[in-house]
Amino acid sequence: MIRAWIATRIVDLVAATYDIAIPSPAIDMPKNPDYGDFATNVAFGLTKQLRKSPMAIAQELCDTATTWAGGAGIDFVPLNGFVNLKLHDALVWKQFDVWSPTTVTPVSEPKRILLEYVSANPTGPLHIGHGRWAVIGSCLKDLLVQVGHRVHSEFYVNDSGNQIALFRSSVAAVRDGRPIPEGGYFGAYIKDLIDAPNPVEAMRAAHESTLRRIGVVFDQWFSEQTLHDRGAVADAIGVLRDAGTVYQADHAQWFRSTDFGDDKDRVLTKSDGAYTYFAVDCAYHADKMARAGDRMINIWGADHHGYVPRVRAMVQALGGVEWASESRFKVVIGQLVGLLKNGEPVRMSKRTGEMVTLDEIVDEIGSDATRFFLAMKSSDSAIEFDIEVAKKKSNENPVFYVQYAHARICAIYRKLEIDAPTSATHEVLNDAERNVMMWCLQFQDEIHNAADNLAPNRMVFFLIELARLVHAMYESSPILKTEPALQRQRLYILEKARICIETGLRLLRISAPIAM
RNA sequence: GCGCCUGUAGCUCAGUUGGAUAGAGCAACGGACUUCUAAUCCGUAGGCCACAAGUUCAAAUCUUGUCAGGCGCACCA
Repeated sequence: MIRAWIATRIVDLVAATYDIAIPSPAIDMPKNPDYGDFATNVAFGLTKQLRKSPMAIAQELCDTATTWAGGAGIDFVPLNGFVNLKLHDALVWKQFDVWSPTTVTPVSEPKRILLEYVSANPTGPLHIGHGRWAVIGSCLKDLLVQVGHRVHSEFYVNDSGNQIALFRSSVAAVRDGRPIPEGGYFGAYIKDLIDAPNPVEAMRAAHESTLRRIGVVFDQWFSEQTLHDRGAVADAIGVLRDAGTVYQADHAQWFRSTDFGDDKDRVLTKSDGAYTYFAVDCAYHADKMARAGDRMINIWGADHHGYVPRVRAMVQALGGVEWASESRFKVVIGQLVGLLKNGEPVRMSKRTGEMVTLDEIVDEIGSDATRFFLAMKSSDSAIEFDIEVAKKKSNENPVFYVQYAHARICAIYRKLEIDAPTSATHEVLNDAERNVMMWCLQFQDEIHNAADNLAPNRMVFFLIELARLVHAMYESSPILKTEPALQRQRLYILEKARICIETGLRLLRISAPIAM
């Protein structure tokens, strides 16, 4: 938590200088290395209160710092109203020595979180889009657990309803040599299911094994059918009715979701007496709220984002206003994935079966590259997954770049035939060594950053940058031909960096090979 | 028409929640293997952050509007 530590120094410095208390300030890492290791803009925020220019305040803060015990080991330099901080090498060492890449300070308020993702209908194989939610969801689970939350991961199986009936009759038709019913499933995979005692369960099991191939394992597979079996849908509608949010119209039963910000009311029971998908979803979310504890997170594709307001409305009506906030109920909308094969976009349709399955992609490029590509993009940008690029074992493919940094460090141990040192004397640091150390010290901040923002892609970029610094150090700072003390120092730094890469990759469920 | 997301180097994307001269990879160009793995490194070049107003000491970042693209607006799931 190097940033938090610096922020505390700044708060103390302001107190020592002006005898006033301020909230924890933002700590930046300047892009320009001349400005030092860290920078803060506190002076700008104090101008009104102190009636001084930011330049004067920054100057006064830095003047105080020169004689201030709390500033030992740090150079404070004012520039343009910023306070720039440069850590002495001794202080960098001190921080680095106590830093453990595998230790994370837990959040102050750990939450119990129910994370639902993928939840694909068991009417066809998973494709790259499902793969994206699978990867993002599993990374999020690990990140949230890593910072101290308790996370229950769940796949909702829509094993009931019209689509399932159509799917079953499509399988039966193929088996019996009859024409596939209108609106049914025409995919080639259907014929692989004709001998299955239960095609729906067979498809679900296929999902499970596909996901396992990319390291995704769910705590629970929640069957929609079980909601019907125990009358949970009627119960949920009963709760809504008791809350006065249900009415009859046009021979149907409606939920007045407009009371909760939706733009139109929603049907619960159709005029033919059947429940809508939404009604069943009410039961599901009621069940989830009962189990969730503190927070529910759903990950959905952008093609369902229009569904969000009615679900937020329903969650509120069933669970109370305390479930209205995003801190209790969050829907992560992931933008869609386009697939490029041989430079051509592949149009996918489950109905016609024209598709490239996730299994086929994993067959071609492996789990590591698949996961890395899907994890590195922000979930709210639409992406194109280019199979040819992902396949390349070259610098076009950053997963190998990061893994190679790890493998290269391991190669040194093999060559030297020694174990990694767990301590070192502190020789003079060159820039490359120092850069690796400073970047490593932010690892914990970055885990929190990625977890808090539900953004695994930040971890990916942290690792790419760390790999870059490690490669640069590897090139510039030889080890084998170096005198023993310096050799030990370099190995010690690289070993911690290696564990950092390994830990970061593990959070993404990507392997850290010892040789490539 | 309404709603959500996106628009940053030729391409793919970052941008630490409002900070200083906007970054990286690929592609291009020029260098570095008798050396711990060249799946690497070093350097050069590349920009009206879609456009326009506004907010303030400060905007790629926040507000509003415009334009362009993706997705969605069911008694389907």
